[in-house]
Amino acid sequence: MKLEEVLKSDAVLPLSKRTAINFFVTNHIFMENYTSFFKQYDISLQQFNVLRILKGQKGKPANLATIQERMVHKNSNTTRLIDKLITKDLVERSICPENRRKVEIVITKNGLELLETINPKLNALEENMMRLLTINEAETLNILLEKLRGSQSD
Amino acid sequence: MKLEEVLKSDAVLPLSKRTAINFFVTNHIFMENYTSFFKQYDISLQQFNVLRILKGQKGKPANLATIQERMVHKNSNTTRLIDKLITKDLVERSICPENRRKVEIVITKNGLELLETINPKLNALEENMMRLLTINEAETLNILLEKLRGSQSD
DNA sequence: TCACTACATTTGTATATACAAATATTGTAC
DNA sequence: GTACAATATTTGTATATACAAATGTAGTGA
Repeated sequence: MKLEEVLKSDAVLPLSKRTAINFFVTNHIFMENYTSFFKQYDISLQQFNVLRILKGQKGKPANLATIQERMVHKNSNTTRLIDKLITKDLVERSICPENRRKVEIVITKNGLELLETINPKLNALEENMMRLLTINEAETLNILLEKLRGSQSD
Repeated sequence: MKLEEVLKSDAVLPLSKRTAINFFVTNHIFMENYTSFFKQYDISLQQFNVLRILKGQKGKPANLATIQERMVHKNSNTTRLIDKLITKDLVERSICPENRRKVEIVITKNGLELLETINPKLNALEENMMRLLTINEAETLNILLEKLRGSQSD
């Protein structure tokens, strides 16, 4: 779908604005795909990301700062995000005995099993979202994205 | 910044997942840029978009359905979004006399002036966000984005 | 040990977003 | 003209997000 059709306007936009809008429209579609995908498992994309990070710890507990630093969307809300995962018995939280300012968060057996269930289907979803690009085009897109980010702070 | 640095992981990801994550990271940086830019004018990106759409009406009033259909991020919250713009005296709302189910929304003089103030600075922001791409690269990115969206529903 | 600073997390508040249900108005079939 | 469906918007609820302030803990110098 061309951008003009999305915006229902044939105004000529500066290239930079056109690129930005094209970007957000595409991102929004992806997000909707993710949101509806995760809904069937009763978790959010962010909650999934935390589980993925915890699994990457291979049993070693993680504290909040570690999790936040590895999340794509950093926010100060990790406490409440973890609260929700605890309610669902997907992670456990305890106070770090060496430094009681810290908390130690580990993924539960339930959490690991949920990841095992989700991961292959998520990969299929992502394959499908990208299916209209050839491998070369996808590689080019990645190069452009990293170039675009360049030295920009996040 | 390479994706591996962002994620602080050197795991090998499938190309489709790598592309998707690269996408969200970049999108998030852009959004932060927009959010902090609009904050100085005490409006949100979405509120700005509504003003932009109303200006495109060239005096003709728009109803909610029209505005929603032209917004990038469609949501059912346009009523409350308009409420905020009314509070700031940027738009006016009245009941459509021919069909009282509809509302008629027009941008005020204040709203138009705000757009005039914002637009050149917004263009500069967008130029800056895209500054690390050449014109050809930006064109390629647009082509890839539209190809990626293809026939996907939004 | 007392004050002070830094650290790690939690909480409060405002705003944003998505989805579903409710309300009000209009059009239509009988 | 009454019931019913369609249209347009509004409201309620749950969740998400961003930012700032508050809390509790640890380290440090006098």
